[in-house]
Amino acid sequence: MPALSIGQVAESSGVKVPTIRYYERIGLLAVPARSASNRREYGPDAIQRLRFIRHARELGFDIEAIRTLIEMQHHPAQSCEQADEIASAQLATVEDRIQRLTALKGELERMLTCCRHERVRNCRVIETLADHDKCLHEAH
Amino acid sequence: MPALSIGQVAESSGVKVPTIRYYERIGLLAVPARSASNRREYGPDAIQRLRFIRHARELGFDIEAIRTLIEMQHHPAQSCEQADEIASAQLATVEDRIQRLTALKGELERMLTCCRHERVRNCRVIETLADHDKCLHEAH
DNA sequence: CTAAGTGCTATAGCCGCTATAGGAGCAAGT
DNA sequence: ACTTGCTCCTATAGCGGCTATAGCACTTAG
Repeated sequence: MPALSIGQVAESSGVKVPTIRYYERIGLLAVPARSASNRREYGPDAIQRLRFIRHARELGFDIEAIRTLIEMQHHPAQSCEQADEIASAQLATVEDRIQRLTALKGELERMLTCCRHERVRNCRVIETLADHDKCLHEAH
Repeated sequence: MPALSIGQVAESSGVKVPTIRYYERIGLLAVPARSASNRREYGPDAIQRLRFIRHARELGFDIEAIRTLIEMQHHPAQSCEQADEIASAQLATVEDRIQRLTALKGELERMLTCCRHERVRNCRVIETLADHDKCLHEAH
């Protein structure tokens, strides 16, 4: 079974080459073996690991959370309570962001629909930005 | 009318002191006069300007967009088309983010409800992260 | 044998702040 | 007058999570 180059691993995992090196530097990815000419040589498990990381990143988990999740993967017999906690916290964060963004969306829409598209002088967009009291939602 | 200190301006605008200095450095806020002892002295308009910036930041506009919006405020007779464009672009960005986050929310919820809260070995959270194919939504 | 491609390291930059260090000045209490 | 504590000043570094650049070594295809 031939060793995989960083380029091949990048290709199959969907993680870019410099990002892989970055993950190695911050200790998220195991330091691989090196060839005679000092190139990184990966086994196929590196691809799995990177896919795991990529998927977690796509779901918005930060590096520290991913570090913990990977650590847990190494202890399959342990309770997965902590994984649940991490995922729940992430869910709460996502829900909070959605709520905030939805409020912003409303305000942006109102700004835009109220604007009569004339002059800056009486542009509703500019007015609303200048005067927070013009917002209906006091959320922010 | 006495000049306002950076602390007073920060207080009334809701923008922190170091942030005000930062905005000055990047040319977003006009350079104020200085007292004999080299302290910044603001007029009341600085508070309005900072409130504008703060509100725009809260709505997710980036610094460059705000720079343009402020520039427009200085030309009240111009058409406000550009302000509309900036706000529309921001609305599109926000809508896109909401959509993505909603997809993530769904996946996180599925991860959590499928987990039987036992061992890491068969933890649905970990499994899902490891294998993207377990996602129903292929959005990401 | 050459040229393109891939790999390597080290370092700087991105955004929008925030924190830290090290100093000067001002206001109020003793 | 003195001290204490607050605000102010500058300059610089750090945050997260990469991404870009420079300058070199090596490999592979034609």
